[in-house]
Amino acid sequence: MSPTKQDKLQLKIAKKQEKSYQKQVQIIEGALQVFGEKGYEATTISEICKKAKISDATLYEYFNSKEDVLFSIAEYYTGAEIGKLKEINHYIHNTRERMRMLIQAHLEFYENNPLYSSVALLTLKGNRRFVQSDAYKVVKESARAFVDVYQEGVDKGIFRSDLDKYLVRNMILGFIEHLVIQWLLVGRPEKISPYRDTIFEMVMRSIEIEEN
Amino acid sequence: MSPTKQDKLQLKIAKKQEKSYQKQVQIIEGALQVFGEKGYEATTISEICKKAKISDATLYEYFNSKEDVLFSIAEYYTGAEIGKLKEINHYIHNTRERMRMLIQAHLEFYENNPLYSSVALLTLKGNRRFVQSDAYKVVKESARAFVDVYQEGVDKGIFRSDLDKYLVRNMILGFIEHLVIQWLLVGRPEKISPYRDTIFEMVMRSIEIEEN
Amino acid sequence: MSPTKQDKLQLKIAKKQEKSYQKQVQIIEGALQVFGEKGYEATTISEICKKAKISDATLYEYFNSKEDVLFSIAEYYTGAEIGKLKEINHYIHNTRERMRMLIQAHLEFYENNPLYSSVALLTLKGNRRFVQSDAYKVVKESARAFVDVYQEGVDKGIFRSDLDKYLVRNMILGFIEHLVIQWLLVGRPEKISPYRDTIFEMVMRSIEIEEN
Amino acid sequence: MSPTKQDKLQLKIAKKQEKSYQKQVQIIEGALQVFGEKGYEATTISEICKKAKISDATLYEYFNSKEDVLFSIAEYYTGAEIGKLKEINHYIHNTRERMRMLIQAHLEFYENNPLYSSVALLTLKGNRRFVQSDAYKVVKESARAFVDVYQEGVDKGIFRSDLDKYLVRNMILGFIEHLVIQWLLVGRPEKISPYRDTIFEMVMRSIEIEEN
DNA sequence: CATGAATGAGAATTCATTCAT
DNA sequence: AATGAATGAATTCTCATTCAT
Repeated sequence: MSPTKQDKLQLKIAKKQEKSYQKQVQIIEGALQVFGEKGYEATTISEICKKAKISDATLYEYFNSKEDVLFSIAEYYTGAEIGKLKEINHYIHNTRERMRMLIQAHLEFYENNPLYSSVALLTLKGNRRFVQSDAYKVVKESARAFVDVYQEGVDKGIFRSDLDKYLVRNMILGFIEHLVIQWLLVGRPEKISPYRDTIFEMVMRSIEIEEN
Repeated sequence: MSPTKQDKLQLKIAKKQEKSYQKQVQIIEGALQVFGEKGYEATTISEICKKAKISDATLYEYFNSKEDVLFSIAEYYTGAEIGKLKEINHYIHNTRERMRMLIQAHLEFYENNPLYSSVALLTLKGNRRFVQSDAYKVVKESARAFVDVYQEGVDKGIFRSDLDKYLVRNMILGFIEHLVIQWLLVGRPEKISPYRDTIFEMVMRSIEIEEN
Repeated sequence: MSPTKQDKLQLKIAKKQEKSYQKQVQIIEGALQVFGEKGYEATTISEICKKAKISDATLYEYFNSKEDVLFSIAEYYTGAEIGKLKEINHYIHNTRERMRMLIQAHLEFYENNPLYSSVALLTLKGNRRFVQSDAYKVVKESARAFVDVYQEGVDKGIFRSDLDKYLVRNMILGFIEHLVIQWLLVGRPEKISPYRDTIFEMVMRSIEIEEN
Repeated sequence: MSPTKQDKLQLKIAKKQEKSYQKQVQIIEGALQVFGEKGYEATTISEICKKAKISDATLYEYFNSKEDVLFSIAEYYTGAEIGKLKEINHYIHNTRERMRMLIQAHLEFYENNPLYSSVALLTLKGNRRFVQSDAYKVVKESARAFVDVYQEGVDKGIFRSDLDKYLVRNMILGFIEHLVIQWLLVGRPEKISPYRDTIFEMVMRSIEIEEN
């Protein structure tokens, strides 16, 4: 009995975890660069491997497919970002300030990592298979932050309780991401982080309880 | 020496304009269906042509490339939608109502045309070359509607004048489109048009002048 | 019983002769220009027809195929040249001078008709089907001139009788055509007609009876 | 922005030089056979690969394009022939004999390698891009042999010094090649090598200093 | 006579992926 | 652990040619 496809895949997944983490990162960083610059379809495995200074075949020791590499980029970077956010979050106790921080952090992260922004928002955001991947879970977790802060505000009685919390998250992420996409594709505005206060303020108006 | 490529392109552009509009539409509709269902990359010219009931070669009598077909979809549908919006707009005199209508129209258009939504938001929105195409101009024009209404509100003194009008447009479109993308990919919420009033209200809070 | 392919071809050949000679020439001249500039394979029927100011379909009223057009170019131009040569020949009685004239005429014809030279020597000379075509007969007839002059010289006792007359023709044509090809492709020498006397003289040395 | 095409080409050139010479030869020989029999345009990559017993894709690991294969045939065979000629040349000290040898060697090479003759004289001789290729340099070098012998004869005072040495080369090559082409296309004469002495003698008459 | 419209047939090339070493 | 070598599989696009009008 020869090993089935299923078997092979499982073998690979197991392998993947054993293999040197260092080289995985090397590949992810190479891939980020090329995907970010040329887009997913226009990128070849060879180019990624050239950047990562490994052979084409070696890439397949660490990833199962080109798409696996793509998805792993999101997993890797978002994972790292989540860690950072959690830490900062730990020191902020005011809900409004937490929201402000989240918006600021997102804007700055995108602005400081244009290649990643390009991959995440131009390629992954429209990928049907991504939402079914494991990597997506990490991204979803990251988006949870907004849901949580909103809920916190509601609980504290400073945010309106009549809004769907997922809708609120959609508004904020949609706002930010649309801005980033425009920045990436059209090149305008030149910088996006300066909009952090305006965006925060617009968001707050939408969700805060009006005081009279 | 040989101006071939230049020549050929010009020939094609000329051809495209002469050729029967009816068949162009037929192709666009076939393409919309397949692109919308399987995505751009996963779609072959042959599939489009099968849907459109023409031969592969015929497609190239009407379009210059697969991507030309893709972009033309946006041009065609957005163009049609703009016309409709303008007409409706004509009968609405209240600025707030105009904004409400725009949001509602967008949501309903996306909801009623999931295939188009898929092409526009999953494929085109992340396409670098699209923003440089002629088709993009039409899309940009359509987005202008939000800019215009906002400006109108500012002029009338009912909307805050301290916001960048393009940022306002970004918020609204980002909000809506993010919602649509989620709806397309995750399947939740099941319907998006019911959110029209909530969205409208959230948007208004952000941009209206507060009354005390 | 539907008409067989054979039938159709015969119909076309018949048609071809009826059809306006003027338009045939128009097409041949258009084709010469494009074939001559870009080469046979790189030329499309459309380009020829654009030059000839007719539609693609019309070309097929006058010629059976792209290759038919190509071969017809040779037939047309060589035919015309033969006529001219015969006329001039009529007034030259000295064999040596007749040979000189033939060499000169060939060189000048090629030099003055670079497009035709290109078609004849770069495209047709290497075409296996051409030698089996009717058009080739005309070209062969034109080459006969050299055979005839040589024979004349032999008969008059001024040329060596120990040479194969076809070999002599090969030498002269090979010499001239090789020079023309080099001129076409490499651009050197800049002009070829000035070589007429040297070539003539070299040829004569090879074939004339030595006087001692 | 994206140096793709440039990059890819450089990658390929590098690749080509590294890759096993043995397989390159295998492909060249397969290609020679098919090109020689059916002509360049009528030959498909698949046919070449079938002969060479490799997959279509593999061919592109060794050559950049169909045309690259074509040109490489000339480079390979002419290169080999040059080596042989140089060796023989080494043992011949008499200039006349050297010329005789060159003519004989050319005739025999063409006669013994009809497939190569076909490719070289029917396809390559009329190819505009070939003269700009690197492969052409090798062919040019091979033609130099005639220039050199002639020059040697001039220096020794046995050949006329009033002729352009390139014209002499043109005559000899034109003569031989025209003969070969006729042999290939028309099938006459049946053999060409027997003409070696006649050709040699005709050539010598043209270029030798007459003794009185 | 002329042609607009349609297409069959094809063919070169690309690239992710595999596997023996 | 790493990779050189090989390829299967796929797909866009081109173009000569036809034919109904």
